[in-house]
Amino acid sequence: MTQKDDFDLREFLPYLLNQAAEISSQSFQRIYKGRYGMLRTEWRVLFHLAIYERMTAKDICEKAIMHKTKVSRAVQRLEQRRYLQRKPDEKDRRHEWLTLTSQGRAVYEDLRAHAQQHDQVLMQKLSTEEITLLRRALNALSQP
Amino acid sequence: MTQKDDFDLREFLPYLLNQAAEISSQSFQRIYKGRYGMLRTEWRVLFHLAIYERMTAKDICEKAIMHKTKVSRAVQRLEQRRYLQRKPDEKDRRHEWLTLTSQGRAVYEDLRAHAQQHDQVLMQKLSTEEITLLRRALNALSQP
DNA sequence: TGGTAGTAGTTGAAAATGTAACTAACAACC
DNA sequence: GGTTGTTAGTTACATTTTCAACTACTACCA
Repeated sequence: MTQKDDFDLREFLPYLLNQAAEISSQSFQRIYKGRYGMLRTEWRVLFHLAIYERMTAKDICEKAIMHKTKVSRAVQRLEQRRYLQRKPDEKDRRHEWLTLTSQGRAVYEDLRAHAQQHDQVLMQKLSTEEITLLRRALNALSQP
Repeated sequence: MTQKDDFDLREFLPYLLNQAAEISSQSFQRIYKGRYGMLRTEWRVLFHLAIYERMTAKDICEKAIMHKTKVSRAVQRLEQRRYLQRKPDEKDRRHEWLTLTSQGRAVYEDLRAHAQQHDQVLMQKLSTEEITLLRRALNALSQP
């Protein structure tokens, strides 16, 4: 006999992760949406480019776990606002290298400061050890 | 001087939570989508009803942190498939009580078994202590 | 060469979501 | 009782996302 009947979906990890992710993202979303009219997809592309400096759309897909059409459209919008630049690869012209413009970097710096504040508020709900452990656990779960 | 420059968005909690939530949800999504053609919203409404037995749409909005239009449409689709029943409240006819049909309950039982399996796979990436702590931390972060 | 297969990225139509306005029912106050 | 305000839930429309097909390019192999 298994303990099938003991399994309570309120403890289901994907569920708990989604709730926490949703709540913790919502208030920050208001910031980049309110200040720059950006969508979540755009914010994610922006900060990946800021962190990794130079990526192709495909790199972003993999790192950010986003579908390529989502990335493609986010890149278009960021380019329209002059937050990033495209440069085709000389050797293999299927690839396009993406980098932030100085304007894009400025937006990123502003949002990063807000993100840091936001993170501090979130972390107040936890102890230092819990935070360390949480980060480690989330990283482990993010390995597919 | 703040440590502004030390803040790395790769450590940003909403980001880590989203990555983990996304990855851990995706493979399970294939199950309810493949077996019953259900969307995430529908799955969430279904299992909330299974757990709490009898809820109004509003209750679901609050518990599942979903917008009321999302819930409204998920309920419609679940009703069409005869997975749930609506019954207006006698005293206050603005409320509708929702309950699963036996068919809906059967679907839930099937998916719950898969969820349990899925959860066990996820938990293999962590130690017992980590799991306990992770659950506690996620609950803490889910209090808005 | 040249033909097939594969990859990076884009596009268009369909599906899902978000926003705001709406209906129907109740409450409270005069 | 009638007016005003509030709440549960739905609907219409705009925006975003997904899915499948597409272009442009490269790789491999005969």
